Amino acid sequence: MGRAPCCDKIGMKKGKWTAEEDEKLVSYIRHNGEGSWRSLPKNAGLLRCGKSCRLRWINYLKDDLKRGNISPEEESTIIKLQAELGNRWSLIANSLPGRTDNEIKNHWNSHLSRRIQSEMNKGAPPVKKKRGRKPKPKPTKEESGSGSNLKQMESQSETTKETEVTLTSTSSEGSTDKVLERTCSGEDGLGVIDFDIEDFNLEDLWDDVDNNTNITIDNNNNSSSYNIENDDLWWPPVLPQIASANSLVGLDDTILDQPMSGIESACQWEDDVDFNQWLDTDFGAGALFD
DNA sequence: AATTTGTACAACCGCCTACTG
DNA sequence: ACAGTAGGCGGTTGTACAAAT
Repeated sequence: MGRAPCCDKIGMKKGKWTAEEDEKLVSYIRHNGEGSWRSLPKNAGLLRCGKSCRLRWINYLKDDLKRGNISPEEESTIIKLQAELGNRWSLIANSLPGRTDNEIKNHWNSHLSRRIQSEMNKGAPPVKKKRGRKPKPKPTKEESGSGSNLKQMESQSETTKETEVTLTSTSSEGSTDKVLERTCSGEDGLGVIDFDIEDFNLEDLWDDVDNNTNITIDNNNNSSSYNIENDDLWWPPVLPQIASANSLVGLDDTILDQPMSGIESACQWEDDVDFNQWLDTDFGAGALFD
């Protein structure tokens, strides 16, 4: 049996809360206390779903909420607890007074998970200049701390040296295609190779997969060769590396031998596998360093 | 100057659990 | 024991906004 809706949704308002609605909600809860969310909107004169009222109160209107940027100390707590507890945001929020599960979840999704991934990619900086919306300037004293790790990483990786990377594929018939050749800057040859996915012949590479393909990665004098059939565990992770964020991060064995948990099941390369579709899945670029 | 692109975050959705009658 | 309900949770979406093109 399906669950009854939490409230009658007909005529209910959705979207951003207005100052007037906030005022009504705050005023009602101050006089009557929290709870009875189902009946609250009607009693408070709000055309909102009870759940929506609850969320608005818990996440934004409650008195004891801490405003301002999440401090580096709070960030490390989040990172530590996320590693221990997984995405149990409300549990994590219990350890951060004044922070809500929603706030922590959002911060994790838009800042921390990305930063952690970047750190796992050997501290490689973003290839492209960051675009998009700037974090809201939140009026706190601790502002300077937030994001400082990333800045540090960026400046560290600027002290790099040049390296050459050549990626070739050789089919069983013996023909060799050079699919990528780039000079780039990188620390010990492990830096970011900046190129667009359109820049090399991915289709040729892809077509070769069924042909007992050899892939050679020539990273300066450190050349590595892989046979797709014999070493197909290597193959899946390298594709997202090539494609992700238009950059190729690292080419050493440490990177290539990242744990394959979760990816293995995606290694059954059928004829009808669509690379781009695969990239969009959890087993694609996003899961490379899981 | 206009458009595109990517980010941040508020809000919603659907599922689950606990509670109640 | 069961059904109905409320509250809570995590995942996802929508959109305003700013930087890049």
